Amino acid sequence: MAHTRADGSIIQKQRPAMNELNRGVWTAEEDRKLAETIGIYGAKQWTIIAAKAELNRCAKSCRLRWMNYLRPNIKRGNMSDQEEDLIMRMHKLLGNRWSLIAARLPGRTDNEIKNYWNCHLSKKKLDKGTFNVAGISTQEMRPKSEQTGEEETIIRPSNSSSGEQGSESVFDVNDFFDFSNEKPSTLEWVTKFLEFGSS
DNA sequence: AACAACCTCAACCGCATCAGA
DNA sequence: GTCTGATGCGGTTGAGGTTGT
Repeated sequence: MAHTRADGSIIQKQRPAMNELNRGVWTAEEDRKLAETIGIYGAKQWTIIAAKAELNRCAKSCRLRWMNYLRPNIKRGNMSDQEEDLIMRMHKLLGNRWSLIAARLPGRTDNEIKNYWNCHLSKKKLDKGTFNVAGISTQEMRPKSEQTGEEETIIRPSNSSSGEQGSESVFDVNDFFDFSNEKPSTLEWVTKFLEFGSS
């Protein structure tokens, strides 16, 4: 959607002007300038990028635009059943840690996943009895401790797929839940989470 | 056709954390 | 150890699109 008219022109969001910074929807020209500047300075020093790009946008705004829209390999469009399944599983494990979840969905942004969750999956989750992603029900997704009273947290590998007929969902728990590349603070958090879940 | 209600998603805001001085 | 600016994250907003009445 992108708040774009049929002729391709961008509709500017009406927001109160503050500090004379540009706000609202990015124009194609702004995108081009930003991408150009990032090409020179790299996607890291956002205050420098914001200044050099001469967009009159704050560093945070530039970063967000890059991360959620301009970055290469951004995947757009519908979530596959497998992606949806993975989001559900990751959310079950991590909660609203969107950036962590996004890190395991190549091409998807934390913002997109967050929006997707709020629009689709949270509703499905609320719809208790009927929610079923890739062949698992909400009941099955619960930790074993909740199902049986035993004190153990288990993330079940998917054993079926609802999207592509006949194709099994190859969900490697060890792969997707491999946090070895995370920052120490994140790793520590995950470890504590898992310890808490199993105690 | 007109209007209302709901949906979607880009973008903003505030806070937490990190890193360097 | 403290301060400060930069960066990252999650929650929320709001405008356009879509669907229902």
